[in-house]
Amino acid sequence: MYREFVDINEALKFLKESIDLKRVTVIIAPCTVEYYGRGSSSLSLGERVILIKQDGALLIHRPTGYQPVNWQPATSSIEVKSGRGVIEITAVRNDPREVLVAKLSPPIKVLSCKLIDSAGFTKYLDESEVRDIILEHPEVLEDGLRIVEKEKVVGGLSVDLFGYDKNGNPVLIEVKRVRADREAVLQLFKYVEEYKKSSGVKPRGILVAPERSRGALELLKELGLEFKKVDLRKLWRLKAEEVEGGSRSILEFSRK
Amino acid sequence: MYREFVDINEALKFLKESIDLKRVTVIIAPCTVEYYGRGSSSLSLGERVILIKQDGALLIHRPTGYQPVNWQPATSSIEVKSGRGVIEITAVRNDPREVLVAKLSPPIKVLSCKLIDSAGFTKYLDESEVRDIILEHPEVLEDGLRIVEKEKVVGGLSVDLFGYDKNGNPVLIEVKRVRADREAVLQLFKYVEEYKKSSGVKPRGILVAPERSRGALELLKELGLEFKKVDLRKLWRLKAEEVEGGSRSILEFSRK
DNA sequence: TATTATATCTCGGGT
DNA sequence: ACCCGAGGTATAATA
Repeated sequence: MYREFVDINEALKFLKESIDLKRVTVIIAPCTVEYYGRGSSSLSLGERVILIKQDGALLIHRPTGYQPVNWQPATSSIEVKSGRGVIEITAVRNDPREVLVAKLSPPIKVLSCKLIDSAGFTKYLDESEVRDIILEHPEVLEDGLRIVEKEKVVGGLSVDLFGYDKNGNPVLIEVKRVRADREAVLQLFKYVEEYKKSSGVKPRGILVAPERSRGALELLKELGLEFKKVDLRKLWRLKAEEVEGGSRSILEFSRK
Repeated sequence: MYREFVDINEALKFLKESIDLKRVTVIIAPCTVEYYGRGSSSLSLGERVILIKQDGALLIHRPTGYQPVNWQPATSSIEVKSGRGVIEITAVRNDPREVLVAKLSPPIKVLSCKLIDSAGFTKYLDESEVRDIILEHPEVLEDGLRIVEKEKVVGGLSVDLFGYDKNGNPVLIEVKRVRADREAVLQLFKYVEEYKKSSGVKPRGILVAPERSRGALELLKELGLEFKKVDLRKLWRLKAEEVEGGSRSILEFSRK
């Protein structure tokens, strides 16, 4: 249902109903926005897209860019009122306490729909999938490597993969599916330290990723850690062979 | 301008025009979405909001939640075509190479507007602001602390604040405006290590934040680092006194 | 261009 | 409720 308003009170009535009935509400109107909570911001008058979702999530988008300029997550409660020639939308969230106030002026365009969407969303190639492929194919890292546990808890933290090399040394493995940077190295270092502390034995630490930054390389050296480059496409092909026709999408991707 | 389409070709014509003229285009329609690039995903049929912005940013939102289920940043080029009873929107981005294909079926609702928004956006209380207040008021951390540099470069990294304590020991300070976790401690640790390496002297490392996680506390102890809790409101009040009426918004916030 | 660090990050999973 | 880690993170600053 689409409506366009110049009259504030008519707009108010329609917006209230749309939000109360938990419809997806898309508004295009000139507005100002104030926010305070974890941070604080002020946005002066301009035309924006305001998207209010069925669970109360609210996003305010300027005409460009990926990110909303202001927003409130789904936990917030939304109130609409009118006064002084504007519509005031107040979205409040507790824990953390955050308040967002948008003041809309005419012309106010509103598109309001109940959306039906229970479809499945499948994501391939996330980190856990890469990890599981390595778990099944430790030979891609090195010969004789035996992986005995995934998400092994070491000092309250969980290491992606844990096992022993051909000489029986414990090995901690941190897997990244994107270029590994200093942060990734530090994460591995933390696991190695925890393991050393709790077992008394210094393990090998291997960072596994398709690439690494220059800084990561230096830090690896400094901290006595190792790096093993993996080709994600090859890993996916290994997996695709396993499922053998079970997942055409993965096969398709691996050809790209 | 709002239109609703059952006929594919009419919808195609309108959408093409809207996107070519670089209007903000809001579409509500049943659709499927395929994506591959850094990752890969598949979303089956359901009703969604598709937002195409004036710079080519594209977001596909399901009826709930803050995040878009699929998207393409502003760097992408967008093509629209029709066939087999659907409208196909293809958004391609290079570097990294990523492809998103959305297939829309009727009824297709489209709201198309050129938005004018050159307004200023002001953000208060970001990390750099907190850092600068501490720079001006080192006494909030400890007596006799002398801060001599901000964003000091140590081994290619830049430390938030650098100075000397009353005994002349070098001090590296990492500032967080949210609860500090293990990541923050590791970041500070990295600076301390770099400083030690390049100067041969072990500096004190102080993590400054309004709160810290339990894990952060443990890691601080292990790595021989310190923590100093700060009250953000007090800091802002210090700043507000300085500017003395210059920024009412900050004062307002500090009362909240 | 590559790297680093921030974000009102959000979100999910675990304890 | 807290904590941790992933994300197709995006985005800005910096070298």
